Amino acid sequence: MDTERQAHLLGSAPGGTSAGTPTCAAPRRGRPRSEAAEQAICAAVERLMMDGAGLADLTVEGVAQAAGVGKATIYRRWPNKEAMLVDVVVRLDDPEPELAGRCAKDDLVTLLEHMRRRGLAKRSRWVLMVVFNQLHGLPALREVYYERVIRPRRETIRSVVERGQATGEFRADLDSEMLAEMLVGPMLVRTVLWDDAPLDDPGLSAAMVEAVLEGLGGPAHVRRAG
Amino acid sequence: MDTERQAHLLGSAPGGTSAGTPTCAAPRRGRPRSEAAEQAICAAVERLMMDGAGLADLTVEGVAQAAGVGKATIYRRWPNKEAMLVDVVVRLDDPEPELAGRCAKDDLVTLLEHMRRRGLAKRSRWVLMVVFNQLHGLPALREVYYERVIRPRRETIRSVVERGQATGEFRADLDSEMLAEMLVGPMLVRTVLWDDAPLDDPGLSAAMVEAVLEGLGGPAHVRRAG
Amino acid sequence: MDTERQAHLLGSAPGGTSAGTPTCAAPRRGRPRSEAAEQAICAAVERLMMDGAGLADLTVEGVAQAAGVGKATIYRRWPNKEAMLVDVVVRLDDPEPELAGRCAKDDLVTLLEHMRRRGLAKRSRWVLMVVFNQLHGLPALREVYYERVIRPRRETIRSVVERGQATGEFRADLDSEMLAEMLVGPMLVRTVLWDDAPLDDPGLSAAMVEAVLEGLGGPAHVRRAG
Amino acid sequence: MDTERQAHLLGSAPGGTSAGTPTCAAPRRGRPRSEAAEQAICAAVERLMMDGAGLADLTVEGVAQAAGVGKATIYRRWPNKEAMLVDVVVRLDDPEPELAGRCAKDDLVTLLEHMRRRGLAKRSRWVLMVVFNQLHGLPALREVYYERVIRPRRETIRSVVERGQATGEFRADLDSEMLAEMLVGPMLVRTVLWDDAPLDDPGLSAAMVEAVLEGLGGPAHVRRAG
DNA sequence: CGATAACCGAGACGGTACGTCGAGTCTTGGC
DNA sequence: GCCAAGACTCGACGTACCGTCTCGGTTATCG
Repeated sequence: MDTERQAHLLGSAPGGTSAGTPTCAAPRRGRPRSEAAEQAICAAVERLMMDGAGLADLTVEGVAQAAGVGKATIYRRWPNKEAMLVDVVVRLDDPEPELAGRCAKDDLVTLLEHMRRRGLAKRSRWVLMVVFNQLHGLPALREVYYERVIRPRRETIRSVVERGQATGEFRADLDSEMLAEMLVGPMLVRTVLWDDAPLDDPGLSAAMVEAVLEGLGGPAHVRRAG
Repeated sequence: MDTERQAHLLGSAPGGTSAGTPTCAAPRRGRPRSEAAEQAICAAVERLMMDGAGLADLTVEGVAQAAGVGKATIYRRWPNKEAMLVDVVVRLDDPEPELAGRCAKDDLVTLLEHMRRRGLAKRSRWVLMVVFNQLHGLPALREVYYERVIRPRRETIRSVVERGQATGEFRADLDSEMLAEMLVGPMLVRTVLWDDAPLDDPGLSAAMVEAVLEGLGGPAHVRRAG
Repeated sequence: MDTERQAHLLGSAPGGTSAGTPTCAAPRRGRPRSEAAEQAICAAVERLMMDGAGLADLTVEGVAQAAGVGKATIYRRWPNKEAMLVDVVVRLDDPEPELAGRCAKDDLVTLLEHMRRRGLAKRSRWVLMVVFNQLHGLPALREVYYERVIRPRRETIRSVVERGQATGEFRADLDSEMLAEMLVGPMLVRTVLWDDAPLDDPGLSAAMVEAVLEGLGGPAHVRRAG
Repeated sequence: MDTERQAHLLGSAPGGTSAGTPTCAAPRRGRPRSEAAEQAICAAVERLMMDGAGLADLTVEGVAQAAGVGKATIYRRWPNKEAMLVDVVVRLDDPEPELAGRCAKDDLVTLLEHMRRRGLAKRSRWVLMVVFNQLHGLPALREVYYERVIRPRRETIRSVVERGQATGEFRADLDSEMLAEMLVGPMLVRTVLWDDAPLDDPGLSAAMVEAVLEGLGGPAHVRRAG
């Protein structure tokens, strides 16, 4: 009766990403799942959340009603409310930007700037909120988000750093993990934790990159004045 | 019948912070509230959470049963489940450390080291988890935690910075807000978000302070080797 | 949590019928169950059924709503929909009549007449309908109804027969079981099975008693004409 | 697409009862309905019910699965679950016996004996159970069963009575309706209502006919001994 | 022989009700 | 007036069926 139900936990695209060879030879009998229903559910979740409803007000019954869909149609796709939320949230998240690649430092600024703008946009801000507010309660969300967002970002940063090292722009022993944390951490804190360290300043990203690379500094920095 | 109920939202000590004079002149007739019940509730919450239960599994009924207390006894103290959680969390949190004050940089390391050790201890790690995972859903928690933890820490950092500037240890234009964020942000990320950027390294705090002050650096840093 | 839940299956009166000694010495702590709620539920069931709704349309949710009661209040009293139905039905049933006792034959007529009138009254007709329509699906109903209705009636008939035998009105070897069946069976059939053998005839009961006692007869009955 | 669907409510044989000429001139293009599926459904219903399942446990989905048939195949034949049940029940019912016709009284005994044996056999007992337990809820069943079982039996009894009257075996004014009820009623009660008035006694039918014809009797019956 | 049409098993669809659980309130007897 | 116990209303949870609707595929008759 229940052929698959936790399919969406890792990698949401049905059919897989590997080319050519079909994942399942059995021709999947019966009426196929409605793509329309799936989109209606996602849209309903988004709409409900954008209408100011808190995360606790997000009801499976409410989503079903708002999407014009039966509850069973939701539970056929996800085993419970949390799994649905995880999957929808991940789908709603913005993709990472393409990096222009002029110089490594600019790429880091571009990346941070993307994060900053995500924090300003209502929808993606909500996505981040949900993610970081539910990580503890929903281990699955942590897993998925890490695989689909965090790890790619770290990879990106690492490649940028390597490029910068190759061109001599960065020191050869620059620790890309530490760099990633020191860039992403403060931006995340501003985005999801405190409203009073706002994201409005357009120069914020550049300032952060500058600070991380050059240091906020002790007196040794007087060399700058020289 | 129910004389007060949202007393605990700011400042949890009954009777207020001002010394001596009771807040209410009316002497509160009838049997006084049981201090034992209050502690039993806090202990029950702690015990339940330490036993691996997720935050979603924390129910008022469960707490009441675990504490050997009636549900009404809980609702007599807090207006709802969230308020109880906020209050208990704040009570369980560790106080900030006294700063030895040899040199400013060491004080920053001490402060970060305290955060790191909190992240390693099970109980305070859970407190941090709850706080940063529920900030969005519980505005009251944000308020209370900000007043009781975040603001004091920023103040502390600001005073350390000022001291460092006075002694010439730090540049005169060092932005203490930015410094706070760049120190606290990455440590928080390691603590509450991802398990794979661990806190085990005893030199972590010193390395972070060093990195923030001196920068992770571009090629200009070769001068260090000089 | 669930101290008692199948209490109503046999003997609906809480506290028992035995005199003096209390059934439970423990003083039953906590808020007692609302008698009003119980009656509201029964009334709601009756009202819903009288409004032409079929048995299949009788919903626990509907009953709860009609009674102004939470579903939990129903499920606190009965373990499921069927048990509730059984209990309510038995409560709604009319009690057996007092038998005047002039002569045994008249008592039998009185008894049958009571059945006939029950079949004509809307409410008790519905009770009978439910009972006889659900006996197969609800073994509990069979049990309860037998103990509370059928067996008492058989006892009554037996005592009437014995009285008639004592006065010489009946043969000494009259089989009271057989008599009960031959009186009750046809009346039940008219009541619950077929509409076209109606109960309107006021002389029906007397005719049935006469027929059962004297026989519908072969030619020997010409003595009647004499 | 759906040319006919309530065909089975009266007269289950497709094609109608009139001989030769097909009811519909249009020759029903396309693949004809599978006779095998139809039988599988009936068999599945019978099997499920014989396995001790209650009537409430009989679901369309369960029947479809047990029969190895799609749900649509069921709904193509009957408009809903109840219609299916009615039709299957009628098909499973045993036909009435041929009456030997020696003397009228023996015929009545034969008829009752057939009923008694049906009540003893598991399958036909279940059929009777369902019929008499669902008459209230399923008006269609009442209709069909009356036409196909009850009315013929009454006709049979009436003809037997008329024959008995013609031969002088019975009184001329014997009410055949009353007789039918007084014979059938008690036997039905024993069969479908109470287990404790069993059907095992092989002499039961004869005793019943005797009782109905001769009466259970008051003291006047002492004349029999004379 | 190919097109057409209705069939077939499988299973997803929108609904409705089930029985459970928890939130926050109310009501007992007893301290 | 507090306390433990537990009933109260309300509403969401996740499950099961109902009757309908596609899917891909099969099996008849018609043209």
